[in-house]
Amino acid sequence: MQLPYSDILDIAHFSRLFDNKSECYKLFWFQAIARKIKEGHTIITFEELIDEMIADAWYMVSEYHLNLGPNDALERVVHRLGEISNMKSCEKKEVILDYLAACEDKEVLNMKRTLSQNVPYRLQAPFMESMKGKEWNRSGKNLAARINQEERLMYYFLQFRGLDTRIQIQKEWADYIEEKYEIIQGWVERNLIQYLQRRNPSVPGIVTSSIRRKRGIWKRLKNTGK
DNA sequence: ACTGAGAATGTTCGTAAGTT
DNA sequence: AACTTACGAACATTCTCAGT
Repeated sequence: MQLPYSDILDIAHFSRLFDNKSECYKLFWFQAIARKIKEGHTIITFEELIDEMIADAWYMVSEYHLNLGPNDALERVVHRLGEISNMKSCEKKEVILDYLAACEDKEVLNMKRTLSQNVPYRLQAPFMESMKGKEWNRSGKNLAARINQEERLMYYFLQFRGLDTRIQIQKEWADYIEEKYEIIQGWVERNLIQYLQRRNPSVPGIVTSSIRRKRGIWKRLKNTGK
């Protein structure tokens, strides 16, 4: 899919954002960022984003039993939540978010931390051609410092404090993403659908669904009988 | 051209070490 | 003691290239 052109932003690299992934974190992570931008935020904590990711994953895992990845922490958090809470599989999103924000469960917190360990840094790897392979095998703090030196990235790290770490979206990117939100959202979704289809070959019709809004995907999935 | 084995690259997680 | 951070092994995916 062709992403909208911009003469100030590095769209060539941006379009390769999801080239490499073994789990689905990147997709959810970016989707969460885009949504926050749409809501007008440009400074966001890890925790807010991760809560969004979990809420998004909630429906897919608990209601449709999709497999999100070979060893996916997102999937595990959802299962854990299912055990300790009595939220329904179709629970309202705000309820899930509230629950997550207040949740003190050790395991959940642990998994949240696991989720924050890699994706936040590696998402921007396509922009940083100078960093190869093993160079990514460093600590978060180290990486954050390294990434902050790079130019023309989508976001930078403000402070480094576990889940409270904040990122700041660059204004140009925020504008771009907000303005083209629908297109970008569709692009992310397409990637996500492709990924899910590959992971769940036995569930028919994820790819063939051309519906753009998420609710549409859920509906379609339901109709195909899973 | 097509296939598949093996190599190369990239991603995530668990454990151990370090801090407060 | 509890929480953070560092490190590298394990696993997944993609690439390469010989052999057909």
